[in-house]
Amino acid sequence: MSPRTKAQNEEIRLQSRNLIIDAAFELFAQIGFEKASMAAIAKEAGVSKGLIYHHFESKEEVLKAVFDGLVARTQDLWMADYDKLSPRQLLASIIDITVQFMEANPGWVRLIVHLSLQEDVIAGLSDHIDALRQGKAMQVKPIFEALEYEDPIKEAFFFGAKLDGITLGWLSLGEAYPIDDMIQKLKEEYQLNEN
Amino acid sequence: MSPRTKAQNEEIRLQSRNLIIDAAFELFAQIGFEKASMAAIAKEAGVSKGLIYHHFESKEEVLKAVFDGLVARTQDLWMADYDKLSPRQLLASIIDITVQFMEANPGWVRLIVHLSLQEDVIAGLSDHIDALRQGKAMQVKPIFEALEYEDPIKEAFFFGAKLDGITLGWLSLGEAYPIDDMIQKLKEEYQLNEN
Amino acid sequence: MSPRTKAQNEEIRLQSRNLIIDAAFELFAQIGFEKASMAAIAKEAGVSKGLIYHHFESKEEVLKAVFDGLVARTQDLWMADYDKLSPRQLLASIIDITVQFMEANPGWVRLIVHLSLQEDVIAGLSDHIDALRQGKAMQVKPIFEALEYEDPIKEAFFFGAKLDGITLGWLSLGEAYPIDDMIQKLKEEYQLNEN
Amino acid sequence: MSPRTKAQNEEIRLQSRNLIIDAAFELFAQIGFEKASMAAIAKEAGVSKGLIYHHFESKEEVLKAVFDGLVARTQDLWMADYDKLSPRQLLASIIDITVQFMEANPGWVRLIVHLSLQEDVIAGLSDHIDALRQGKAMQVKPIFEALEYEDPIKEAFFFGAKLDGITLGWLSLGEAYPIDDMIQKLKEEYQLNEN
DNA sequence: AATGAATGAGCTTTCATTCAT
DNA sequence: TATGAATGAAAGCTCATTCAT
Repeated sequence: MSPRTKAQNEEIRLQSRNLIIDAAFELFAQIGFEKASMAAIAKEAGVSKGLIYHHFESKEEVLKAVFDGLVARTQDLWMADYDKLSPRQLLASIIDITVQFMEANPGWVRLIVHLSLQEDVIAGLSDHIDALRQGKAMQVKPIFEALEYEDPIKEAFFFGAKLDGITLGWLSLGEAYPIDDMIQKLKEEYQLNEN
Repeated sequence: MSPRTKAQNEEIRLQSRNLIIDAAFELFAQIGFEKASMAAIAKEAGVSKGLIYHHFESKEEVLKAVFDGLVARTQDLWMADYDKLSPRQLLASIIDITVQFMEANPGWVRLIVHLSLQEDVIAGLSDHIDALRQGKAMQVKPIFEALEYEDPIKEAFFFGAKLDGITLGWLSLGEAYPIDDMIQKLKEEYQLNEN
Repeated sequence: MSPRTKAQNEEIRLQSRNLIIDAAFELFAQIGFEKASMAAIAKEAGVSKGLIYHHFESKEEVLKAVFDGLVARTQDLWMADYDKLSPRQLLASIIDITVQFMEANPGWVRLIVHLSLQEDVIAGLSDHIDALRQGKAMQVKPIFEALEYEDPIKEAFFFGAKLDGITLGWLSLGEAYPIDDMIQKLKEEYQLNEN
Repeated sequence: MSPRTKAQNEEIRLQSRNLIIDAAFELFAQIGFEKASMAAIAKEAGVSKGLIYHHFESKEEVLKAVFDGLVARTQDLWMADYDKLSPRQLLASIIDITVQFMEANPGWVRLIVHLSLQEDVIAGLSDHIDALRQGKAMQVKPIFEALEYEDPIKEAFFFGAKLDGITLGWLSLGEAYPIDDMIQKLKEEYQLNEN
């Protein structure tokens, strides 16, 4: 009876929504949230400016959607085989996954760093970012507990700092950064070399 | 015709130039490059918009000038008592200075990280940023050479990564970040504790 | 092919048309023509935006239709017991109906005044407004003729001016306007007090 | 010393400010506040859109400035020879001035009516409008007191309503409105005919 | 007859930059 | 050297209207 079925509409809607989110992600990651204009996003997505506002109330909402989408995609990765591994294997795995993820999604990492640096982070997004950080910390702390470090929380922070520092270096220098050497050194520090 | 000597003119010129650079530094650090308008900079500096364009060709040039000024100022800091200290004391001093600078100029550090992450960094600025990074690396490498590390360059990178990671954490979490603990751990790793 | 009779279709058509007109009336009166968006009208009417364009060529046409509907509805009101009343009773009744209508539809009266003041009134709408005015004048003139006023047309205009002035005052001041006193004075002037 | 003297700048500033206010007045009066776009105002004024924001913070501020300017220009008119006239002469004079003013500034009158009808009158403007109304009322009431009307306030309202109604009629119908006849009838009602 | 996704022109506003003085 | 009035391109956003289904 209806001219297009609800499902059809939903399908179409989702399609263009994703078009927009993908384009926005690309631009946010490349040139940052502020410099990425709605016009540019629309052009990149191949849709009209108006359509973006059909899907999202504002530019900020687009950012949140981009964020949510990526977090969802990411989460699978990390939850992998949590309990089949020894603590040291787990830690090594976290490092490896981080590097793989970073190399596969430099834009995404760039975006997160970019956003977490904003003092007045887009209202309602700081929660998202905090959750992300929290998640990572919560995963690492038990490992250092298992390894019987004196102060597992501190160690988790320190471990995070090292990994973040390496990430930052790689993001800035790109190919010129001796990423492999850094990872190896990091693993040595925690005696994670595979043997 | 001209009641002012060349030198006086130059003096005045330099004065207002510095006024502008200081104001721009303040604003860039506080609210970021994009959000700091030329009008706001002019107001903060107490000069006219036009005058800024007498001194600088564009907003980007202002940023570069701010950058250069900062690099210069920073280098003084670091170069201070280069040869009066032992390598370990030097390393400790670098850490301390970094932390002090970061705590005194969080906005500025934020801005540098932010800029160094942009893929198409403002044309001509990547050189400035690279110079900054280079400067730091060049300073650290000899220390590890003096300390007879196996691969001083690698170690310099790794040390930089740790320091950057800590910086990043503090920038993101602010007060909640256990900065003192991190610094202590870092110093421990390089056996820099004052005794 | 068509399981619906022509009449049924017409019925349905008329139904949704009225739904739209009612919703538009409500919104135009509440927030004005310019501020009432087609999307809002559609939502208020519980139909799709597209359907509005099946019934009306443009937003202006909706306004005209609303107008016509209102004129029709109004005329019924006024024409009611035209010949059962004495001229004075009729005049009193006109005043009362005007006040009632105004109090019941302040937004609408506001809109009419607003529209009749636009110099380049929406193309084709001036006719509708003139018709409304004309209707009122045509009804009042015979009364003053029956009351044997020297110049019934002038008197009709003057009577209209008084009623309009009172309306305007009430629209502007709202509750603060001594509407009852004004009406009483008006009736006194034409010796319409019920006794 | 300064490239342009302060006075020169003030002069220039005032000039373009007035250009803008005049253009805005024209458009607001002709097509109303909502429909008059900043682009149209800029074009009418022969300046850039940007310049308007150099002078006013927003479209609403332009409206307020238009309003203030007109109120100022108007006030002289009314304050004329307040105490040299008898109450009846004063009342006649008020009528005459109103008509003259209305015929000379139809746009202005249209604008005031338009604005006083807006339910959610631009924030901060309702005070202006109320002041205007109040001013007029305060001038008329003492006249009816002097003429020993039973309820001077009521009579002032009623008188105002009649004058407003006539104004409204003339604004709507223009040339077709028997304005002279209406004025004559009004004067008759208050026995103001010059003899 | 009916839907709602999609468009594009136009809205108010901002801001780096120019220019007459 | 210095000013600040002025510009114009582009920003985020709204909305009447179109169109495939």
